[in-house]
Amino acid sequence: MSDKSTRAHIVEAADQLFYQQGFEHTSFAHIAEVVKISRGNFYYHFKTKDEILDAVIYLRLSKTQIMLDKWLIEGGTPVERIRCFINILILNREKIKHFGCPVGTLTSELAKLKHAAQKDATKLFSLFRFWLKSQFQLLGHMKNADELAMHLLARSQGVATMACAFNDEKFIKQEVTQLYEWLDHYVDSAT
Amino acid sequence: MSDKSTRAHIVEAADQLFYQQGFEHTSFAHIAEVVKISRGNFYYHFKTKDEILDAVIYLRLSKTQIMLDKWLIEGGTPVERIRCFINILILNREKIKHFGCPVGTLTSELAKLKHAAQKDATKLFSLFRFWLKSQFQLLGHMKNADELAMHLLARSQGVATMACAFNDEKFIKQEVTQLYEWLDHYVDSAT
DNA sequence: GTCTATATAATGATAGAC
DNA sequence: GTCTATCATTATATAGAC
Repeated sequence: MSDKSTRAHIVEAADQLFYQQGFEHTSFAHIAEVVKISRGNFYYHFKTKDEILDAVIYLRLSKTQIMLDKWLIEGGTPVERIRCFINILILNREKIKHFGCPVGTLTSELAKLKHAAQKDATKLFSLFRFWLKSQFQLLGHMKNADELAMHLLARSQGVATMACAFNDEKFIKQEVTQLYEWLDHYVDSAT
Repeated sequence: MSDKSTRAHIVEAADQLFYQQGFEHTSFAHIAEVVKISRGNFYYHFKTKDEILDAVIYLRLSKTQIMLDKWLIEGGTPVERIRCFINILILNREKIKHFGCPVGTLTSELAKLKHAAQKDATKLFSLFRFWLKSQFQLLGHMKNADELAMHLLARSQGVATMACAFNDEKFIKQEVTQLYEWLDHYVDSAT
């Protein structure tokens, strides 16, 4: 197993565990168990736990950017593209029900820890924010595109939090329907 | 300092610290420092850390119930009462900006920890949920009162998460204005 | 690159003096 | 009811053999 491969395995295992158990609750021992390496071997690839966190955030940023690029092509119209965003609530409903939103929960945890990486974690939100903003601009909403983007992000965050708290999948579907309706109101109604 | 007083001090300090630092990140040493007692003295009042968490949740449930009872009296109409709920985003905006919503973040953390107390933490949401539901029923929305209550809870959760991520107080005010408008649409429009 | 063994610090928790 | 002293465990992190 080459250096790069082991490193990648560590980051991917950490990515999953940070999501499902939280950053602080996840120990080297736990990651090592998943990757099947010794704890000592860890420090060949990363000097500190914070470095793993940085790598995880970088991985998520990359994956998110790829997803957004894909939506840009696959979604024909801006509305269809924004629907792709809303639809991740449906696609990931099972995990959301158990662990909430990976972006929102990580950001909240790091905020409480006053962790230096919180700024980078927020960049995950920024990627969505500016992507959504540009889609709303394409819909003619030049003035309040950012406002609409933030609103939509907040709505999806709220859905994830409540769905997790009440373990309620039906609520996700209910709210997604409302979000689609909300979106339709913003088609060809530029101010 | 009597027994009851020290115990109450511990619970109140833990309440604040669990909110601002998270449950797991808060150690006995940290609580002890705030309350100014030794770590050993702790175990006279609580056998385990989980018992403190239970006490904190119970405290929050009590405080929430008192607040809801107060809103029931002070808010003249159901709409005014629901506005009281929305308005906590404004009243607590400074803390929300830094630490998010105390209910949402605790619930999310406990969900990831698979902590037994997650069920009790969700009861905090339930208090708001059923209180809001009954207000929407009074407004004539008999069929979808619970749906509206959950929607409003989700909206406020989303606002808190995003405001915390971007440290954005202005966004809170923006969204609160929209929530007031949303609420006005549901006055005398029962289905 | 990976391992074992170990250092060091902090945690939750206990025992017993006062 | 509060303290000091201490234990057991776990965590991050290091050193050095292979």
